[in-house]
Amino acid sequence: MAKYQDIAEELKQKILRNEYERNTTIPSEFKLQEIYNVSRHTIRQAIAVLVNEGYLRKEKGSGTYVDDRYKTEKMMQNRNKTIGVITTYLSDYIFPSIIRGIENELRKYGYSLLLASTNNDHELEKECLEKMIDYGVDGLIVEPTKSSQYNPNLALYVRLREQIPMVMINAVYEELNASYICLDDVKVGFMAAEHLIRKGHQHLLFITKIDDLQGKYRMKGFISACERYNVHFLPEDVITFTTETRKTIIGKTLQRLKEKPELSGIICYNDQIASLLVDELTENGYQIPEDLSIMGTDDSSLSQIGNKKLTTLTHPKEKLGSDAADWIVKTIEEGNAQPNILYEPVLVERDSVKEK
Amino acid sequence: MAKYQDIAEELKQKILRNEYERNTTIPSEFKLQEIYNVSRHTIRQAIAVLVNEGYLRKEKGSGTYVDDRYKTEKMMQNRNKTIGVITTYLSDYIFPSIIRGIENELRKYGYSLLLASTNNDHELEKECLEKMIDYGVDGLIVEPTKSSQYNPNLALYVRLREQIPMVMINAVYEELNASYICLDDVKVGFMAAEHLIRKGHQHLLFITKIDDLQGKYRMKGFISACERYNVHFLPEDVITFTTETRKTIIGKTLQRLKEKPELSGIICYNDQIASLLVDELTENGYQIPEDLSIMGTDDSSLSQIGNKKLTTLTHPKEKLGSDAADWIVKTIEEGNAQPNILYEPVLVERDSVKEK
DNA sequence: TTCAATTTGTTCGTATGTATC
DNA sequence: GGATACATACGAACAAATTGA
Repeated sequence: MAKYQDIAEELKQKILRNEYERNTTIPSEFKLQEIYNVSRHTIRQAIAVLVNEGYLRKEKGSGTYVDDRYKTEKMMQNRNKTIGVITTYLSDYIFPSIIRGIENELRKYGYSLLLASTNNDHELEKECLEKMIDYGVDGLIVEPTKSSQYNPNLALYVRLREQIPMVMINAVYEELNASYICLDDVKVGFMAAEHLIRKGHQHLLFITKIDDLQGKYRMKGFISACERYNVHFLPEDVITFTTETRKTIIGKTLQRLKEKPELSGIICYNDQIASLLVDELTENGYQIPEDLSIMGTDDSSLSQIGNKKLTTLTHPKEKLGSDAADWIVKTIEEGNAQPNILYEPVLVERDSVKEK
Repeated sequence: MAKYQDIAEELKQKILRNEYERNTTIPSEFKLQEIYNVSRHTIRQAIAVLVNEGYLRKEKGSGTYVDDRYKTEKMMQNRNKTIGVITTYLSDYIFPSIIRGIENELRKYGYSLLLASTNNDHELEKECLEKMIDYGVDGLIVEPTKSSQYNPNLALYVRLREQIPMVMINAVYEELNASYICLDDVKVGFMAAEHLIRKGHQHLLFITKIDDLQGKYRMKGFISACERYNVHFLPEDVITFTTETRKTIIGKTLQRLKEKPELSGIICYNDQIASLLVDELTENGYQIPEDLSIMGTDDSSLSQIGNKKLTTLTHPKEKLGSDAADWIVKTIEEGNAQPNILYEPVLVERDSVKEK
């Protein structure tokens, strides 16, 4: 260790032990030179180190003062421990639960949560990602925006992933080969169809969202269940929608029900659609579940609130959030990626499905 | 300007103009000494400045290299434009809407949102506040935790307010004299009671939360309406609860209704309680609104979902969030505090109240 | 107001040690 | 091993700012 470093260390200790008070001068260069019995230059080097680290401040003609800039500089460095969370929506449906799960878990680890939402729009997604990069978050939890469509921000994602750990929730861009924590949506579709089929329903209507992968996978599961149980359906028996065309569902469904009266079971993309549909169908004279059996998915609070409690499939929600937080913190602190998680849905039988 | 500073400045310009490429050496100290015709010591001082600022990196025995650490250091300084948001809850009731309002508005201004929740617990509130201080957020939006009780964190709040702008939403600690953006809760209580009284109800039950100020103010409004319209009530006609004793409400209410059958109107602390109560009362054989008129408040989604659509009073929710975001950004950027906001509730008549 | 003492700022010179290529 | 380049250390002098008598 060099002399000037020894002296710097000793001075630093004295400052930290409050032997020199804040905003008071330390001995002059000349005195220190005598105290430590070295050249003035060596003293100046030692002082330069501490000025640099924010422990001292020099004033020409006056003296060298004890400073506490180092405290704020420490904080600057310590301002890590922040996880960025990007979701499509914030306040709707199951998202608040997921975010709560993340927040609760991050708090346990002493991490903070930087939040942004994309409103399911690629432009906003880009802004969010750039903000997160600028910010220097230590990890990212992302719910993909319009996951089934081509994503113009893939290059950004790749760049981000090289720099910090990232995990996707609810879905994962197929091109990206990223880590994920998701519900097994194929199984969701399969089990929903299977349940209705086992209850004797042979003519099913499937309503699904096609701008995200959840919808695509649930449809895949639906189709595979139909094949397995030899249930036939027409292309018209699958009603699709996107974020932008959500409002057209009710009309399409009512029309299809008129065209094909033997339809007795409807599988909805989620409880939100199911809940809406139950209300609208009831107003249009259908009895649920006597005339039509309806399945939601996600076991959201909506499924227990309405006039008819919905038969549905579970979504881990808060658990998914806390697992995602867990994943990201462990990956950061242990340095290697944790395993992916795929949750199995569980059937929740309530009042919207009836044996035929 | 000192020689070494001139030299440092000139070198810096050359680096910024890419005359020295990244990760290549600049001329050695000896050569620079000849170029600028100064002593080696002066050269060393100039170089020390740039090393410190992140433009250069020295490698013993090899040379002095052009570095770009300064870029990341610039970002560090630029890491402002973040607003901390502390609420009691994240995922429940009207909070998601408020947070969405904040997030949407902050995004427009290019600010980020750092989120934390207290679960209505003072210990966690303290942790949140300290995290925010450490973090160096530029402003704070706080929903008070247990606002009607003594708050052990007041000193922290005072310290914070001295450093950065802060605005409270939904309620404000009475001791703190802070800026606020709130619903006029006295008026909420008053209007709820007034509406039932005008509908002919003379015997009212009031259910309110007493660990936050919203509940206290709403009760104040209730009392003042009763006095104004000469409606009498007994102490037992006010049922109070706290975060911890929420579950006891139903039992207490059912008992009180038995004790005093002439009770015909119930005012609930909010839609959450009202919605729960409607369900429980229905199960216990009461007809809503034939036997009992029930008022919620906040006009939450719950008021439109259940079996009975609730008559309720508006809460600005998302508007409150965006106004809070607006307040904090303007206060930061214009330097002086914006005016407080107090929203007037508006009556929303639905199906849970009937003329007597 | 002035002036002298004190303190840091800047520059020059020199020598030796140590890591890299 | 030798040349090169940075690291550490000591000595000396003058400049510029501050402070207090």
